[in-house]
Amino acid sequence: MPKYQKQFRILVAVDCIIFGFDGAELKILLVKRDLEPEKGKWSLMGGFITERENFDRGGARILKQLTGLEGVYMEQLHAFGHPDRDPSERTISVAYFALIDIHKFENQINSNYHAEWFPVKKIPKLIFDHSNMVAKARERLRYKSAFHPILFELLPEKFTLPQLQSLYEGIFDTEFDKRNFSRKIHSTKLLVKQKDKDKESSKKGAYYYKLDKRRYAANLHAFLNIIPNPVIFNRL
Amino acid sequence: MPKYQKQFRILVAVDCIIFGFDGAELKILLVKRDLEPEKGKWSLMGGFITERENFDRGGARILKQLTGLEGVYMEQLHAFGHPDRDPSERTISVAYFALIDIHKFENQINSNYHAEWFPVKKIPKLIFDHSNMVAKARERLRYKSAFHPILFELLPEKFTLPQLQSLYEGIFDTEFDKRNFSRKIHSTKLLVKQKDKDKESSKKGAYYYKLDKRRYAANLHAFLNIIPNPVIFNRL
DNA sequence: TAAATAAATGTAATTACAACACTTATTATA
DNA sequence: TATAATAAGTGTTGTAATTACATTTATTTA
Repeated sequence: MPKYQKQFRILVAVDCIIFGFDGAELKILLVKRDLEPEKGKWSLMGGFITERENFDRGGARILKQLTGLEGVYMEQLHAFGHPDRDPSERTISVAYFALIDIHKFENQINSNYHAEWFPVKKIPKLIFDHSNMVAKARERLRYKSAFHPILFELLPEKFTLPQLQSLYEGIFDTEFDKRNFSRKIHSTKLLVKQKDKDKESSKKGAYYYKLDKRRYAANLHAFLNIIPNPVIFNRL
Repeated sequence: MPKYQKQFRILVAVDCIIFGFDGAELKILLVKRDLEPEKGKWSLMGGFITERENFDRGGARILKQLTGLEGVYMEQLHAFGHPDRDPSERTISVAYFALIDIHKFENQINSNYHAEWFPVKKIPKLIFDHSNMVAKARERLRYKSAFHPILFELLPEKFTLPQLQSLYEGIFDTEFDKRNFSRKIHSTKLLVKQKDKDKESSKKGAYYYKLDKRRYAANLHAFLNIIPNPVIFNRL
């Protein structure tokens, strides 16, 4: 088999923008970089692609290294290739974003990495072009979640409508009418009402819901219409 | 500056899915590959990234090499990285899709490449994973054009409503009611009616329109709603 | 001058959406 | 034990958007 002799070869990395939701705020999981250059600075979790690995697998491996989680919602975001993005040697990076249930992570955290959750509105200075990656991931999350039911991935198995609404409101940085919101959510028929209530955050308590997994799996690519029109228009 | 000594480096290519519309069908521009392996087979236009080039520039360079065109609508599609996608040596490819006015290309074609337009519904067998790339690009084009006014990029400066409609109909593989279509298009206020008509395709002749370039530039990211609801639901 | 062809155009019924306020369940406290 | 405080839950109405649908018009050719 012939070889491409004269071309030059480049380091290829995968970086992960890991989103979580703690009930109040959308957050991103960052690590303190453990190799030079920029050692000790805040960074996305990432790593070089290995010889027999495609991007999806690389992303999944890197996510698992840090969080211990598998089978997580992940999606390729964008390939970043500015020639000077890594000052020590040209490296391209294929960025992925992941949506995880923040509570699952807490049990499985890999303490080899110094990892910390940061609210998306208070992200520290990041190495290289990682801030661009985060900005692009937030944009994509808004765009995608405006049309597709993916935000459930950020919630625990049982969640309440007020929790769900506050997640949407956080991502779109606005407030929705709860009657309209509830009607729209129910019209998707994706939720199954439970018998028990969450009494943590109110005296009356809010009913828990679970995803109807069958319908959910069949509707991941379906179109929702949760976001009121003027909002969609201004924010996407 | 420290180096990442132990990692392995990979060839990085950019491939372009170049869409054109001849008035009747959506087409893709393919070339006969001029190097081994797979020399002489049909392929997307592509090339290796050079040392001081980012992906956007690489894509633009490759598009210009073949078509002579600059300032064309281009968008990063996806990074493809299966370890065996190129049998001779591991190569990753960042795919871009471009929308060009097929008539502009005809004047500027670079005859160093044996290039040919193929209807998207009759694409020949392609090298490597290029068929996947084409499939993904078609999907993205449907998705994006369902919400954003990008299909104008495929049309000449002056075009008629029937032409525009047939473009939409081709991409969504369905037929629209022309009264509703016309109303929706006009409601965007993106078109300026010309005084002359296209008499080629009918006796009565259809009025030409041009884009209102100002409004168009301001609305590239705006949301349209051209595609009737049941269609969107079934096709995206 | 009649026939053929495709363009252009308007209306009415239906549906989707947004705006809006009160009642209910529960707990804590007076 | 009655009352106040808190957040959850729920329905209706007006408006805007969307769809379905048929006839007239301009032009060319036979």
